[in-house]
Amino acid sequence: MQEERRLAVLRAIVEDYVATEEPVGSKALVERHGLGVSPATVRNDMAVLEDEGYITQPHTSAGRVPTDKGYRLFVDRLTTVKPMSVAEKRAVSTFLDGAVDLDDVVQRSVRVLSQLTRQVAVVQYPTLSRSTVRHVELVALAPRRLLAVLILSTGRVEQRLVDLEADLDDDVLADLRLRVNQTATGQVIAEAVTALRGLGEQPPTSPLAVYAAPVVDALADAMSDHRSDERIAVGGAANLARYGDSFDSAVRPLLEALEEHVVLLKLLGEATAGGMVTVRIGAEGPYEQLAATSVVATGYGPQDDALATLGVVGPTRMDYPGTMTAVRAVARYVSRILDEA
Amino acid sequence: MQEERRLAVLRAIVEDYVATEEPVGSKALVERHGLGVSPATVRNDMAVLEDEGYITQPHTSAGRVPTDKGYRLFVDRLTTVKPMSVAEKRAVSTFLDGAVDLDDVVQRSVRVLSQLTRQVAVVQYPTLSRSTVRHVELVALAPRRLLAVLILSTGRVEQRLVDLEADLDDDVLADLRLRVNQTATGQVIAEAVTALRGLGEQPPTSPLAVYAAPVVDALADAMSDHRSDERIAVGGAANLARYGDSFDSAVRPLLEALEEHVVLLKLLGEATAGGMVTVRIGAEGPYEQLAATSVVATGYGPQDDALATLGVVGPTRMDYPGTMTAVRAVARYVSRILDEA
DNA sequence: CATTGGCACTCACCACGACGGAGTGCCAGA
DNA sequence: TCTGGCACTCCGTCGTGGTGAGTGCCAATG
Repeated sequence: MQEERRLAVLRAIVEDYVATEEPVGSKALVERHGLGVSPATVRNDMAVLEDEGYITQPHTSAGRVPTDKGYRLFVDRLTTVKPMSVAEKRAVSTFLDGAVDLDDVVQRSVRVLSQLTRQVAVVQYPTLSRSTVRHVELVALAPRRLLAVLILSTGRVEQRLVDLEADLDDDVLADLRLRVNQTATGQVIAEAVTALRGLGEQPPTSPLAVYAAPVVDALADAMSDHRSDERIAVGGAANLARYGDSFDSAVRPLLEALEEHVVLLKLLGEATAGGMVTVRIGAEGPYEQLAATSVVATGYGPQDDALATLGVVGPTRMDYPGTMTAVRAVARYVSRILDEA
Repeated sequence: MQEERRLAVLRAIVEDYVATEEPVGSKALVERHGLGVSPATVRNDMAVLEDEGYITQPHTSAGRVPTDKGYRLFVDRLTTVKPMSVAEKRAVSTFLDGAVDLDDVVQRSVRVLSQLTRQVAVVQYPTLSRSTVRHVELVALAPRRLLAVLILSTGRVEQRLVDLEADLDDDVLADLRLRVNQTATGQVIAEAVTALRGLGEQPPTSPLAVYAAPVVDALADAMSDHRSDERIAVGGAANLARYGDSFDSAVRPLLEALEEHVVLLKLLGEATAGGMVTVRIGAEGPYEQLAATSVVATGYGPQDDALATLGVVGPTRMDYPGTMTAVRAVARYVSRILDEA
């Protein structure tokens, strides 16, 4: 019974603190939220909550502030799902529907997500590893040079220049193109790579011998290029300006992290499929520097097959329910769009 | 004679202020720089400089600070070219040489430029308008759907999905591919578009009629897509953290501008070819919000043919000589790399 | 036994005033 | 034309005291 009220108090503290950005005291609490008890009672509860490590006071005789542990409890047990307004929903769908290609989808997602949450948004480009090969095109550019274009099921296009050791013959090229496509098209990346390796090893007598190897190498390179796994779009950095206080301690490391895409990827973490939103609060993450920032992320991809991750990075003091629904919603819309394409 | 010394004083003020970030007084000036005169003399000079609008004092009885006009004079007449250290040069070249494609070149340029200048770096992707068509590839994806891939001389690849109203015939497709390439390859974008338009208007009797129009439309769209003109890479935002003071007034609008690529493009301005570095100081720019920021930019591209612009955005109080040489150097290296590709 | 009102206490925050010091402008002399 | 001297101006800092929000504890109450 009292336990329940204590949780209500914690929730109220979190909500107030997130809204006002100021330590919240017992009196203000009972006034703003309609808990039907006196400030003194709340004070007792707060003392217990503090003992248990859910809240702290910045200094004696100040209000209370939630700790990471407090936010954690709040997110895990006290969050009520906050549906998006119709206007917001429409905004998301119309904005994302206007996208013309994969790049554009990602860009727009970042934008919409950062505006929705008024936070820094991060969207990882769909990873290669899970996608399949839609088509491979080989284009002769010069007698001894061709361009290999790799088109993936996600709509991503990778291209590589290939230098050859013998002049190109159109027929051989056509043959090679045909074989490569027969081998790779429809395959998942990983399988396509191994299948192509086989193709690359032609008997020296075959007319394909001089061409196959470099082309296969280039394609395999493009497929296993980890650089493209690390591609990320970031947006809404201007929202960092709202931090105001705690600039050096919070914004600087975050700005640095935003440039280090590797760090960002680690922050976003594993893609979690199926509408599950992951929340990492403050020091739970691997970077001390970012002890004051939280990450709200989820996986996305066609058929809820988590190809990549998108999310939001912000101060631990953030509107978790709102952010979580926004992240979930955008992930869902993007997934649907990838489905259609 | 005195005129000369006055300029020396101005230069000293600018250099000191840039270094220390604090208003500089007459005494400190004569101590740090070896002008062989007394503080009183310097004071007289400063009074004149102030009358002429080159410097101000933030308040009575404080040191002097350069005005925009002062920086302007400094940049135009007092700047001594500061050569880059060998180490820096090598760093730039080795770092940029590792790039594997156009995207990578741009990304790396941004990075190197921001690290070199410890400022926010902005690099515009090479514009379509000046580049030529290297090759067009048409790939059948489904009976009524094909992918048009446009390869440009800069190495950029644009692709468009094309939906058709009749099933594809391989021969016709080959024919179309041939014709399109005959028409467009080697042409400058603008000419290619008009030439293709002609190709699009086939007599209804021609077997090409059903296909040509949508394909030509897609290609023309890709070529004149202004979205790709606006592509920009930004890096080094973490350097904004060094602003420290004047946060709201300077950093916030700048962060916002960095997200608005249109604004950034306008800031970078016209591409200036041939090693000319443009400097726009504070309120000289079109945005009141950015009155405290300067832009140092230059054009780049193969054969000094300015395809696009790159530069640096920072506080008016910045190390202009150093920044200018860094910008010039990076532009030169990038141009060379584009030349080779 | 949980809840409540009362009460003394603790600090952060703010306004105020004093003061030191860096820097200036001006003037008379070299 | 330059220099040394001098009075003056303010900014920034530091201590000081008052105010108020908030707390912890305790005794009383239902």
